[in-house]
Amino acid sequence: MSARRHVIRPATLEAIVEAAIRVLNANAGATMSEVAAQAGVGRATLHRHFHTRDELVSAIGIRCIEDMNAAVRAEATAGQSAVDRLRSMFRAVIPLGDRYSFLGTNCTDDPRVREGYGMQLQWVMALVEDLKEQGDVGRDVPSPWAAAQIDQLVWTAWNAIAEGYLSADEATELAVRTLTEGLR
Amino acid sequence: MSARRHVIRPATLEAIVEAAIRVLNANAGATMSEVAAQAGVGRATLHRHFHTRDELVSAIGIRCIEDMNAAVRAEATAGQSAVDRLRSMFRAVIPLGDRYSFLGTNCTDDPRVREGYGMQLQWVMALVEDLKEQGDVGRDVPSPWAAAQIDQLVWTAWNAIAEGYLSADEATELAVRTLTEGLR
DNA sequence: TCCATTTGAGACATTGATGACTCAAATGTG
DNA sequence: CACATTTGAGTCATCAATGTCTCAAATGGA
Repeated sequence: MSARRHVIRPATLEAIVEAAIRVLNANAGATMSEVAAQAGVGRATLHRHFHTRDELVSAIGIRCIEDMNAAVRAEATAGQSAVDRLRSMFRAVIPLGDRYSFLGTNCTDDPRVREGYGMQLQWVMALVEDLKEQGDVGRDVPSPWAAAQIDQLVWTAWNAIAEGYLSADEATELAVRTLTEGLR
Repeated sequence: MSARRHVIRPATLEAIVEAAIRVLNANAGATMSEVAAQAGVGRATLHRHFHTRDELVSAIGIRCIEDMNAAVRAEATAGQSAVDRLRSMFRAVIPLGDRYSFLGTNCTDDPRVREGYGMQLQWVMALVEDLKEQGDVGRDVPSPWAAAQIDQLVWTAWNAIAEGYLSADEATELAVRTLTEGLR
């Protein structure tokens, strides 16, 4: 029951994961064939390790959310100011922008993904409260608005880097600045 | 060739358009049956007026982008300050947030939609330049960043209204404030 | 080098959506 | 009311994607 007949090779798994993220971001309705082709892998191999399409999407989704949670947790250090923690979070999460957008368009209802997303949201909301505490965010700003703004900035920053008009450091700085001071 | 055998009834068309926007926003891969069911219309009626699924998606997309361009053009008055034009634009476009998100997830490659989207972008970029001129946006902020920020704020504001934690006026004001002054 | 195991290519049945069609019923206009 | 036209429900063939399977070839470790 538990012993899988085939053991996936690490290189194969990596190729599949990266291709799936890439292809499904470009087109949420992409077929298994497209994913396999982009991964440079036979379609049968895909089905050998991910029995159904749903299983593939869920597995990638879980991996994405875990990557993000791990990045946030690794970066979050106690004893920093709220703004510094915001900056650390941006620095850690922005490079995962492709994983982030994958989660937005795919597997919006998988329970494990939702759970991971809930943890992420909880973390961000706590950060927002601290930012309000420190006066970096106005008390009159609804917390969901602030959280949404942070989410959006991750995507915008990743995009700016992908399009090449900002470096990772510049994008991080501009994201912090945009949130706190606006574009003025 | 040009004379259609069946003339669509206005009520039927409206039901189809609204249902398609709703259903395809919830699930970009929704079937014709789902759209028909949500529209309270027979599946055959859908095919009678939109021969293929692509035709339906394109038609809705074109309508969405035209709605948005019309809203922007109707609201844009000469002799206003840049910030006032930004506010007018937000006020006009935020209620069309569902149309906006439809365009983001569907028909990303239809030529007519891309053309309309290009016009929209051009308008926003011109506004950004004016905002820089007036000192409402810093000269060191990349214009694509500012434009992306404006786009995102439309979506965030619409969402805030849809979720019920802000009124249309509050959301508009908060969007303007977020862009220019940030959340502080 | 040899061997165990994974992989790729292809064939195959199955499923579900699409799009074309028909005809009775509903609609609304004169 | 009567008539022209649209609509709904249903049937049908077609097609593309899915998921299963087999076997030869490639891979990588002992």
